[in-house]
Amino acid sequence: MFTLSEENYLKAIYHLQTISRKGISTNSIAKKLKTKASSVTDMIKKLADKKVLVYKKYQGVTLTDLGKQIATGVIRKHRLWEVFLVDKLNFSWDEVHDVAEQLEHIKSPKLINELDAFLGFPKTDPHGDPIPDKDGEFQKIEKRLLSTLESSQLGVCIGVNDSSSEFLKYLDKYQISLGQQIKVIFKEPFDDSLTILIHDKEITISQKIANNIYIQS
Amino acid sequence: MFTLSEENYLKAIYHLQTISRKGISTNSIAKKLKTKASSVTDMIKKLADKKVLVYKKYQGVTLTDLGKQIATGVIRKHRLWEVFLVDKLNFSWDEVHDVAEQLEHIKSPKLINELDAFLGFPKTDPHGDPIPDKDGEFQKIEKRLLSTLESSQLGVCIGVNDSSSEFLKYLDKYQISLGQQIKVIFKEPFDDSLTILIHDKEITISQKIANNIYIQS
DNA sequence: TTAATTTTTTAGATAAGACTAAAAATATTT
DNA sequence: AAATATTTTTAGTCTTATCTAAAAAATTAA
Repeated sequence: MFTLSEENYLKAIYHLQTISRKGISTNSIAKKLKTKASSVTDMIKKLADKKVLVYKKYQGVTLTDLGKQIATGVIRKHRLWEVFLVDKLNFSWDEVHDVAEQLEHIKSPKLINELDAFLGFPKTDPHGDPIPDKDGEFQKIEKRLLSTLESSQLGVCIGVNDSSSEFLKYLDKYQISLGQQIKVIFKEPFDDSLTILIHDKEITISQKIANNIYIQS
Repeated sequence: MFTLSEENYLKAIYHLQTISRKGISTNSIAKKLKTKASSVTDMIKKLADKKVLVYKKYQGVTLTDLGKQIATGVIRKHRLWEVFLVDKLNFSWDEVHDVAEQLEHIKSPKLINELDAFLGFPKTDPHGDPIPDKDGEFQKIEKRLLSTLESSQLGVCIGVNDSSSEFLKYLDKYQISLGQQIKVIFKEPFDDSLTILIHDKEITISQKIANNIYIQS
């Protein structure tokens, strides 16, 4: 059995691995978890003892299959609870994260599988992220960043790269939501800002915004 | 803010207070929480510092209004989650306790109030125990033990005194559930066992069983 | 009302998880 | 390649919540 803290480390390492696929450094884990490198060293030693990751001094860590399984289990729970909060309890997509961070650590296989069924086996969470199935398998979704579109190209918003409350509130303000069609009217070469057409209105967004919106085109 | 452990102490003390209404002894808390008296002494000192209970050495403890409020808040969450598990996720009443013990510590006022609304503001949990409202107010329910009925008297099962899985499975076996009408056919004077009529069948139950079933008559 | 028993508290230890400060190893410059 | 900088690890400390063993207080019995 894994503690809340151990689960959070595994989740963080899993996320880092999906980006870099190299050995994950102590410092990057510390940054992600807002803790100190020395604390990370302590914890990864413990996790290595538990066979969920491979650790060699000064070489960073790599999750084992068991480690990945536990991480995806936590992610599955997190995302299913997010769907529950939005679909059933009137949460908006910028309110779910902190509560889901707590709920993801509840231990009960029956609970999570029944919840999955109750929600109709959703494939993605409210931010467009895929929900792993019982066996930890993800549905692979074709996606690209809005910032990669050129003038006059079309796309549909299918996810966000940043799930912070600030960013999601920004999107709400401009009525940018999942499933929304977006057309790039003009891409400014100087700063790569985009003028886009959404809900029949033209708005201009910075490259930073466009870098945090995933679209399918 | 209170830790998981602190909340469990407050809940335990609250339950003990509803039974005895005297100062709650260190030992009784230790027994209820399956811990040691010395651990309890440590914790109640901390809780006294936090103004949730009044403690005088060797005199036991009494919850303050703040302490009661926190305890009923946890109980409210526990019981609402139990309703959720049974009504929405196909749990049976003997399966809910352990999961609800975890869920009761999730911190989010919005979550619990939305859950309450989603469930239709239930007044009792699956074992017939009343659910405190937002302000910690209980609905007072008239109830007596089945063991207090005499021959040929009628009652409706409205709750159980023991929520252990073993006891609830026993009740399931004999199809004794909330709302069920029970008629006492005969009370054996020697051991106070009862022969009762339920679902048009006669069964005999021991006094111990009858002492754990609440009825309204 | 002493003596024996039980309950409660204190003192000191342990484990998990975090921290700071300093040492060791690795990476980067010049 | 040596010097500097960065990263990682180690060593030691802290807090929370627990424990055991022993001391102190309260209760019960003789």
